[in-house]
Amino acid sequence: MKKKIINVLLPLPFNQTFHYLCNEKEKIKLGDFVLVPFKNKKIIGCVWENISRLKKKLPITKIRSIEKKLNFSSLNKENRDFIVWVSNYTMNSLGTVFKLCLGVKQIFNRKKNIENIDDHFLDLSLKKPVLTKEQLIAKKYILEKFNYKKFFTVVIDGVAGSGKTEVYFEAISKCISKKKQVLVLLPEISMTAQWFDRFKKRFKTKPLLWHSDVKVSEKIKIWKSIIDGSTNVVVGARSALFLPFKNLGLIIIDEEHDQSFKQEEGVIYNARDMAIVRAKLTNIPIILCSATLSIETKLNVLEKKYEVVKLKKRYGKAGFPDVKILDLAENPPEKGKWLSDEVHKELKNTIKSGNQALFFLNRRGFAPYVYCKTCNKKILCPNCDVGLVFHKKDNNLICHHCGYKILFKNKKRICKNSDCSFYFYGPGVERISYEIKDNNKNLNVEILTSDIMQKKDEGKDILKKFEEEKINVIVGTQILAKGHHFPKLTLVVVVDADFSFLGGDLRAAEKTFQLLTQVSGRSGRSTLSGKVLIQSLSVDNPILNNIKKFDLNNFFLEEINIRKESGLPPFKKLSSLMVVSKNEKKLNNFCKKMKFEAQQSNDFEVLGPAPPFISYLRGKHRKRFIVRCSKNKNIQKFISDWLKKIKIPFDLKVSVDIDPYNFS
DNA sequence: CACTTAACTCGC
DNA sequence: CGAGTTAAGTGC
Repeated sequence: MKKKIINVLLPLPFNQTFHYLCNEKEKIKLGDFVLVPFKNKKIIGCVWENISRLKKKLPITKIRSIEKKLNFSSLNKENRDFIVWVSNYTMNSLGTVFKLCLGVKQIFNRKKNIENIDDHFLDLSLKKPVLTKEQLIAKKYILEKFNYKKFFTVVIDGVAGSGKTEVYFEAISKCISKKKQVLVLLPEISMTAQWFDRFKKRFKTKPLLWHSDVKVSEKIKIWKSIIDGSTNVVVGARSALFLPFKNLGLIIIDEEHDQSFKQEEGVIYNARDMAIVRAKLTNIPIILCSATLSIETKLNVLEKKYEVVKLKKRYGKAGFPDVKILDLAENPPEKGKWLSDEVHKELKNTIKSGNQALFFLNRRGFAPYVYCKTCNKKILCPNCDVGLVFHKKDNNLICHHCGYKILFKNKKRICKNSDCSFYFYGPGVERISYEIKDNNKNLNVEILTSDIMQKKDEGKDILKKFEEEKINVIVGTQILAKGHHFPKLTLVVVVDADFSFLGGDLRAAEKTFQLLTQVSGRSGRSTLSGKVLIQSLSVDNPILNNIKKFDLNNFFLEEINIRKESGLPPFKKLSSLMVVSKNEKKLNNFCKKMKFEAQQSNDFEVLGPAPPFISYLRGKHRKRFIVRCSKNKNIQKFISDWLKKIKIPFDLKVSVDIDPYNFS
């Protein structure tokens, strides 16, 4: 039988396609999925444009035949274009990005046929909710654009509790009625219970959920329904952006400022930014929303690159909370305590009047530092150069970076001798909860952190109990800063608003501001007005003043000036190259060589190599370069030209982060 | 000299 | 990426 050659992209880290033979008469087109033999395995691939870069001509005898064409829909042009774009932008191989699009490697499951997903069709006939005047204006503005513009970016800039969600639900409704698919990205998928309830109330059905904890079998079902177009709404974490939608009509990024949209491992990307690209390539609208817009987005709004609708009023009668800053330097708590008298006093008042309180501290565990008194040194993680954190509940010392864990019992294994004695320094959420309980014996205090949220129902239970007022006080990390509505919550305490800008995270100010504003926004969301107490050692910090006044604009202006003057994004382009190796000597030598080869110029600066904040992580040494150039320069081209000149040894890895968030 | 471990290649 | 091949290290 006559055969023809096709080019297939495989979900492996190659920037090339592979040739395969198939029957001449087989109808096969670009984007079709095929099962192909590769080495001694059969893997899934996608029929692609020929982009092989053959060194020598491949002998025809080496080309094998495809196993078969798979029976689900093909990957359309828009999806393929998106893969190519992301691959070029992030400097990862096409195959690696294609893998993201497959979602799970078991997509082709030979054993069983995939059942269809349960009904999840949205009921659009439900009576529409009553919207406020502001919401109606916003809705009208957005929906009218739907009619005459295809790609556009619109920002819903609304204070906490102003009803942004309801506005974009109307956009979803409209999009669904046109038989198009909608993708909603949320930052912290474990925290979406309340979001889900609202969705269910509006559309009478659950949206399909996509994130790392969804079962593989479920993922396969969802994936197939997405590619054949039978799904209408998918809600997911950042990875959902790469799903192969057949006819995507709208993308929504909720909490667009959230840093967890940034993927920091593997293919390093910012899901918010890539979503805008995806919308552009697909020629569809995209909605970004937040109560505390990111600097980049805000600037794009000012420069009229994005449309904007504003929601300034909070729901019901709730006013803004009364924010008070407490100077810990002036009125320090007694030694070993972390809460000031005023906090304790305010807590008592809150409880007395039958209300609830939330304590915010971004430190998990009991104490962030453990010292050995005997040897006078900090206890470090054996795999990383960071201190171990004491967790009292399970009596462990834990590394928050690599997960290393050791029972706080066998002292000889923690420090040199078995008679070493230790002390704990600094507060963590556990320690704060003890301090609250010690002062208020019969209060019900619970802790909520990301590690608790990860356990099946524990986190949900705590949130539910807090809502039902079975818990008086909740102490937690940033997981609390997101989309919740607790009617009886009237007191929010920020335990430690101190700013260590030394860490090298250039967005630390922005992050802190957003976090504190979000936490502050928790207080007094219903008819009760709330109080926010912020404890700080640096009360003269301008960020605090802007928070106190809820002055987003002023904060923005100050921050934008700093960025501009220091040549930082979004005014300049940055990229970080992290070089990683087990062998420190090899790493250093390689970095020297790299620096030598760097073609610095007026257009491109190469900073480094410098040790990152954590220079030893998970048993590997690290060094970092930073490349900086002006906005209109092609940073990817510069980096790839640079890297082409050096061959990277196999035991050394260079990972490129375009638009890095993290310099620490 | 066999046998484990680390170094490196290559796949249509 | 990861199975498979080769070179280097170790034990007796």
